[in-house]
Amino acid sequence: MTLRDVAARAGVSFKTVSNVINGHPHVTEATRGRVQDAIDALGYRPNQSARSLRHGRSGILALAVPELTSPYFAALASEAGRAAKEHGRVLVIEETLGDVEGERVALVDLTSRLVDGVILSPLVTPQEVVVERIGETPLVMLGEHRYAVRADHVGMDSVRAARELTEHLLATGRRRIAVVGRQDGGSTGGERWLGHVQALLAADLVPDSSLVARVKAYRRADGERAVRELLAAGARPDAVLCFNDLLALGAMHTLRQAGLAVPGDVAVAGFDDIEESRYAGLTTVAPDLPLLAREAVRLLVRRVENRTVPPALVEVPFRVEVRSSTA
Amino acid sequence: MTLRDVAARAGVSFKTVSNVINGHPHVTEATRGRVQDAIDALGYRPNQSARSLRHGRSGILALAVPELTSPYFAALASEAGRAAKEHGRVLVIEETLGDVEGERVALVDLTSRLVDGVILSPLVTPQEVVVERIGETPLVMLGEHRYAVRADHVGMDSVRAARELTEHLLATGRRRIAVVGRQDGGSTGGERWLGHVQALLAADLVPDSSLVARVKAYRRADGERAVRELLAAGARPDAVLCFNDLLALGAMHTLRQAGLAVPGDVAVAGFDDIEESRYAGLTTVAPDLPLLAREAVRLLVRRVENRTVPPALVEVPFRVEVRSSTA
DNA sequence: CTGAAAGCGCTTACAG
DNA sequence: CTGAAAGCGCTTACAG
Repeated sequence: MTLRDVAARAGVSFKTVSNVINGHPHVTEATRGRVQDAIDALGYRPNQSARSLRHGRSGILALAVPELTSPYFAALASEAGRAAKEHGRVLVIEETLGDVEGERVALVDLTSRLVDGVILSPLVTPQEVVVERIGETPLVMLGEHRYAVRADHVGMDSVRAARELTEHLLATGRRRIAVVGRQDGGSTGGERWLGHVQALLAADLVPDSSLVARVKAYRRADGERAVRELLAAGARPDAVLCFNDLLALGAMHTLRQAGLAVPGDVAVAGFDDIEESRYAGLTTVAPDLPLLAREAVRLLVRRVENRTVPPALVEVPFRVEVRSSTA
Repeated sequence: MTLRDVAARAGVSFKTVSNVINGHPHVTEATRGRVQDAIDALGYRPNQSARSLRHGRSGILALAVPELTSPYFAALASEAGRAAKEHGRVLVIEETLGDVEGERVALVDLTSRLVDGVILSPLVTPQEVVVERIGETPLVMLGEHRYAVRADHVGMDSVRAARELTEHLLATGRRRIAVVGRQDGGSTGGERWLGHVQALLAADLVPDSSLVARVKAYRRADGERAVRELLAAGARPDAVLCFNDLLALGAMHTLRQAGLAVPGDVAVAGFDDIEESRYAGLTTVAPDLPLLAREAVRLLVRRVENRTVPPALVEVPFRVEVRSSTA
């Protein structure tokens, strides 16, 4: 079932069929109609591999996220898939597992020939790798991890978000704010920590290192463990600021098991505004996720079309959603 | 950067390079080494579109699920992506939104030329559409919706699972078991309902239609609404059996808001064993999801390789995870 | 064990 | 406005 079959049936040259399919001008209405009828009758679909070979592009984009089982990234993938479809592209979702090797695979192997470009939500990718790939392949970076590279980037102002969230906690009278989510190595959380400290200092407070819990990953279990360890170490926070919602949900779980009331004894807040947070009454920073996804896809499509256009930095708005966990 | 460039650098014909890349025999070690050095030096990657055009296959598989924001389907997609990678394939995830058009797109458009085959988790696809596509394109069906078609299928025994879950509720002394999750149209939940009724009848009980809530979709909000309506209608269940975990989590939310203790006043149970359920202490049916995903991919790869092999029906084991919501 | 030819299905110039 | 040619990069027979 090829162009030639359709052409034979419609009684035209196969080039004319190609013109009809690609919506080129210079085809009479009558011819167009006849070709379209033949296409419909035969159920013809163009061979995408042949088109890709000819075009030098596959029409496939990739989104590389740490893990799809994180509700935030699942929602992001869903939105990005929709956006890709609107641009006539297909989206492949790649799980990096947040390790260097996974992110390298996404950046190097995947883009090598199958995919036209990659949207990467990096956790650990070192600067050099990004530098090496930029120029090699169209790339849009997501999130807080800012590289000293002129690359397309979409994210929210996490410093300001953390500052505003901390200000909210301070405004409700909290003074001993524990922080869950700093990490060794990865710079994730670096911006959120910075914003938090800015708010403390502005209120004439100083960070208390006995209230800071580091985590391995950003899952419920890490939030649970962090709070358990804080409490075991004798910390008595009146608020827990978590760097994402899963950490916060895990933290709430541990606090309640320890007999502490939320928000009576301890307020809890997070980042992301995943669906579960709405049900749990969790105060959180809500980025405009659909916009973030759409902008990332838009920038990537643009970059695929034109490798030389100057990189864009898009900042997506957010809101602090105040709910019962801090009210 | 093509085969020819590598060949030129290695001082062999480009056919020899092709042989090396594809691991064909009849290449001396010395030649292989020289070619490999050239490949590494140039950073050569084969053009996937050209390979696909030649092979008549893209190496891309699709997984079509109702929505990626459902934790169950996100986990499934994650596992299936891993499994596809183990087979040297790439997985495209398609959201059908659980409507006829979305599932048609997945079955017809996506498979038309880009993708070698589709794993479909259908909610509403009518029998005719499956019949039409089967034979046209490699297809593996997932879940409860059984079609009277000889198609590859992977699922758990939902009838038995619902029966066992109901038996558990009966064993803990519950007698007025509400059911949340029947649907108009879609046969989803049909098997679970059947298993539930079997267990009731075996215990000399009969289904009470005033305890059955229909839902539009399988999200938290639907579970909330269903229980709210049941309570408003004067129903006083001592258990709520929900056809998935999100419904159950929504149900628990409403029950607690209504001042009812779980499980003191009302037990709650679900299906899927999503991560949140472990934290919420929700009793649920836990299918072997990694196995389900791996088997689906395995069957699809097999089908792509051989269109005539007889269809396989794979049944995946499950466990009833008893937790505090029914204990 | 390696080389030259043909062709996968399409699109992009180029003629007419 | 439509047709004949060339070629995208690869692999698959087929020779040698």
